Amino acid sequence: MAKEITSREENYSQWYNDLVVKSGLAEQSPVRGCMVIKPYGYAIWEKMQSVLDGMFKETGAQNAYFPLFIPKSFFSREAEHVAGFAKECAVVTHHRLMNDPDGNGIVVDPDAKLEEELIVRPTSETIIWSTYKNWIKSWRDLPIMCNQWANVVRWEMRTRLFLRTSEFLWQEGHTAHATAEEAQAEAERMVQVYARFAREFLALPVIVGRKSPNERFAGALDTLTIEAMMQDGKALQAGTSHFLGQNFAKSFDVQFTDKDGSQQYVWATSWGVSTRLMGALVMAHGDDNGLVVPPRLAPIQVVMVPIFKTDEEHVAIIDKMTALKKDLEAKGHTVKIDDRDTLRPGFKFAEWELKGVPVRLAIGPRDLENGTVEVHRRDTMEKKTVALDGLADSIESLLDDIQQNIYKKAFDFRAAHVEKCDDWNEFKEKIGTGKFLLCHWDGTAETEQKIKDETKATIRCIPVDSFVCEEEGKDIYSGKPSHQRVVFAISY
RNA sequence: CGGGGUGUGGCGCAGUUGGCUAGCGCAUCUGGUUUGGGACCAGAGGGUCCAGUGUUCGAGUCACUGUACCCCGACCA
Repeated sequence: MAKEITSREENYSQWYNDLVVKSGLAEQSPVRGCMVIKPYGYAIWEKMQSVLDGMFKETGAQNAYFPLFIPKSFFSREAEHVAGFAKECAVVTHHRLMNDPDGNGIVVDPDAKLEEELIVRPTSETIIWSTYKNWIKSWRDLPIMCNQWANVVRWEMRTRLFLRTSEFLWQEGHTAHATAEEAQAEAERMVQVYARFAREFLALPVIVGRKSPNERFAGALDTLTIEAMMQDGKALQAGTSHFLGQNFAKSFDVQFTDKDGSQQYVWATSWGVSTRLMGALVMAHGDDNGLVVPPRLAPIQVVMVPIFKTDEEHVAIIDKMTALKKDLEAKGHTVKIDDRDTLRPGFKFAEWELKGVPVRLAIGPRDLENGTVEVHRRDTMEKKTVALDGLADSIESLLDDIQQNIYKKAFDFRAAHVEKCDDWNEFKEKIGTGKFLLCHWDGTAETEQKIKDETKATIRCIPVDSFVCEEEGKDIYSGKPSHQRVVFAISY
């Protein structure tokens, strides 16, 4: 009973925290607000990285790396951008330590003060645009599309594992284009890449939409988002893609000579997803037995547990398992034989369930005799005994089925928790009960702010590809005319 | 930064109106029996009770100060 976790019903945040820690994804670091991502968690993140990387390359983006430190003067060039991040920056002011003259260990050497402070990047727009300036002279240099995998630091007041930590890992793409249309199209294309990743790999149904001006990225003209529903009915912003217009180009003076010889400012986008996706994975699919990892992201897709009494049985079972493992690996599956001899089978079952491995195979003396295998699927917890012959062929479709089923489960859950709402009192009652509410909005920041103040709910997005509802109506709060419904929810 | 709470072996906790050698569960280690759903028995190791000061014959327990962490707000991927 060592690893039992709090149930979802009992306390959702406690359940989440337990699950992240006890499944071996990550743990809190002694450093304030920081997190240690453990090997199992990092393996899933690496899988996400490799899939996303492939998708980015298809769009023509290339990986690059820009510095961690940003001179304060770069940072302050774009006014809105500074305002958005200034309150949560870590700043490097000195470059040397020394022995304390009073003998109390080590102190910062006051003589080593930097002439200009360096900001630890909270995002890289500023350093990248000051670099792009030198890369872009002519229309022939465009577009430029770079992505970087990096860590960023945002000094948040309150933190939660994966969802909001002081330091987190992410990817950020930054592109420069000759025309507004091209940049806008790039921003839209990338949000669709994220949506496809979420749906097909994370098995996470997401709403693609546009942020209201209040919720936009600091310095963007348009922010596109994918919004997912967690099992407590709260919304999680899982990825964003921004059309930055010419704001950064103008702030950093990035101009090119166009075909007609005129000087033009470039048009920009940026887009990113972070290790928050790990949190989404946990909160969207996990249950009281542990994680449920979609097969397409699982570092281990099939785990095998031998059950035996005698050495002869052990040898025979491991033989069979090794042969089966080879077959499965030939088909591209990742397989682990859990041959630890100090643990009993029941313990191993529970442990692999906690880690969310999609399929578990068990072979014992009984199976040895009958030529069978016990097959257990994590998503439904169903157990079946099947013939060993031909099993390798059926695992692929089983994994597919599990992937589909996890998506469907999340999809049905969301469907059951989204509704239209046209009455303000009803809104106030329902919004706190874990629902997405589709409501009319008059398009003003004032109304949005008032709704937020009264209910904590925000406009998650104005949907563009699911839950789109363009119709005439009246604003839920102000009663003013509206042309479409937007998604309101309490968010993480 | 405002409001609330908690600091006791690695983890989770108990410890009465101040009292005798600081305890329990889990984990760890040793030996044995086990192994088809989180094993059992026997034994062992592991603590400056967050820090400082004070009250007292006596402080894990009371007071003050500091500090760390957690929860609720404002901020956010």
